[in-house]
Amino acid sequence: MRDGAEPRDFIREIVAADVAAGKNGGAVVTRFPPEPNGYLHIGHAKAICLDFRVANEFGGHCNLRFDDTNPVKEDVEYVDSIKDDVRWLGFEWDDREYYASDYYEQLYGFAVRLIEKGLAYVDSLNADEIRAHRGTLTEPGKESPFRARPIAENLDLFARMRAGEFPDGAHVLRAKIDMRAPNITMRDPVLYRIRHAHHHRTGGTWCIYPMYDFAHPLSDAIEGVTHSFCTLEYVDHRPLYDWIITHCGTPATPRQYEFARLNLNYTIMSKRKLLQLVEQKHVGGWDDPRMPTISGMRRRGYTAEAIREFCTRVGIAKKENIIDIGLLEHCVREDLNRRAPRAMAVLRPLKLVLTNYPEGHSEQLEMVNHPDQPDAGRRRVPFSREIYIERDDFLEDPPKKFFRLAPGREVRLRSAYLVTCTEVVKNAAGELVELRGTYDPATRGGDAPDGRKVKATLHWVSASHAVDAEVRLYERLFTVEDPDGAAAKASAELTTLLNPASLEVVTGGKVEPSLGTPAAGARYQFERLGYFAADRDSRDGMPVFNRTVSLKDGFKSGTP
RNA sequence: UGGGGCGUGGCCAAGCGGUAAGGCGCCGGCCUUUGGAGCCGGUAUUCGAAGGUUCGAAUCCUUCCGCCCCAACCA
Repeated sequence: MRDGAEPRDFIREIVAADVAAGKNGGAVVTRFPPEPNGYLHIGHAKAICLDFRVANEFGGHCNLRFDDTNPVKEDVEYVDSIKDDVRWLGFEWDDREYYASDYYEQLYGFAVRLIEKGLAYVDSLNADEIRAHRGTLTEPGKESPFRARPIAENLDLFARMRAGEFPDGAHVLRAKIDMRAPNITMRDPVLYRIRHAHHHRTGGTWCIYPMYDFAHPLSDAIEGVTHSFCTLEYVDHRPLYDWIITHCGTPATPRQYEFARLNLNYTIMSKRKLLQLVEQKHVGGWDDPRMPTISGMRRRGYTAEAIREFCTRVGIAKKENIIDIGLLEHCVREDLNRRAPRAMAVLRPLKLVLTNYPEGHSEQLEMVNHPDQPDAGRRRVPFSREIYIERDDFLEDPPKKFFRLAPGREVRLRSAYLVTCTEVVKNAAGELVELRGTYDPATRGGDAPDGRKVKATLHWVSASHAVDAEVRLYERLFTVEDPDGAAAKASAELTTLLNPASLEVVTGGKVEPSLGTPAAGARYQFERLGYFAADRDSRDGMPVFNRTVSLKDGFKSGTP
């Protein structure tokens, strides 16, 4: 299924029904509301696809709104990266780039209105006391002694909170709802807290900041959002969302709907924990190719199309899920197979000397850039007497199912010649040093005129023409399927479950000359190995490639 | 022990009272100058469990079981 052929999920059914019923005048406005406190990950991609595509499918639009209500955790670095990532994923928000912080003045006004209606009060209990009064899961909470504060006093105190007369934590503004509510979210939730902190956009103009539960529904209303999608952990907050909308008397009445967040096995999706990996240098940064971040995947060579396709295949539902990372990799292979030009690269070179090939001679062989797409064209690749083949493609004493090169065996060098291994050269220690063999001049291009067949086709690169390359091989970041769960169960540090083999740097790689100075981010299929993307660390004379994903390998080594 | 959400094959996921879509994975076969790709075929007598309603239930009712979320002045 390609982009555009969207499946019907419960969210789209709701929206379709609303549109059919003429709700909101038939308009559909959504929003993607990231908090700029970290980089976007694949879980956000699912939300982004939902938000933008639903709006698109119903002729509406999606706003990009930064939920920047907590200055101590947020930073412009994050808003920049978020914009880059959303754009890279292929979505546009035109001029609808909004910030909750742009609404601070309006939000303040709504808070005052709530106080005037006797629906909010300034509480002077400290954080510990508020927690103690909140009750527990099974016991109701107790009302704060400040709950009955007169409206005029609340108004005065709230104004002075804003004016900066009090230190952090001295007071807080709370909604007056129900301390006995079984839904803890409704037990007089905090609406505003004092934070003498620098905000990345408003600087020092404010020292009180609205809480998510207050700012979010109102921001939605201010923007005319009709359908506000969020993840399941906010289900309990929906009554509060509706309470805020109702009592603040906003003209628009956005509605919140919740879906299950995306989880992937062998990785984690918590921004807090990803930040920890970055800060403790367990990875190279937010865009380390092993990270489940959009920027990490981009650097690794994943395409936006593949990620979007993955998001549609994963679906939208309310069931908790842990998606197999294999599905993501499948989507990446599927897209790259179509678009990546083929190239020759040998990761662990083993020299093969063709003794009957004229010394000092070389020739240019034609190769197709893509076996299924003639339009991709052809290129010329040098061939000579000494070539490198993959170390893994030779076995002196091969098992039954191994049909690559072995002593006395003939195989094909892709688009070149049929060659036969005639001699195994070892050093004093008995280690394999190089191979000698012969080629059949009549098989130029790879086909034998007499019609004889070979079982294997190997990739290769001419030794004297090869370019050295560094190749970075990636494996899953964690050793266990559910790192969070496993760490909690064993009460161990999450970092103890990191896969020590998640990054292997191969420095002795040899690639064909055309790969000498690849364009930044250029993606190739290294034949028989996998898909690789040129990394920004590439230098002149030493290109660096990230293995995006390996090819599926039909040969199962070891016992079946 | 309170409130809420959810339980369909290994992982996702359709299904909305008429007799279990699809994808990934897996297993066969074909084809192949990538053990890639592609192409064919197979893979739940059963929908967390037990009762009930009905000619007929994954779909309706009842009870039970299991998993997840909530007690930040985080989002």
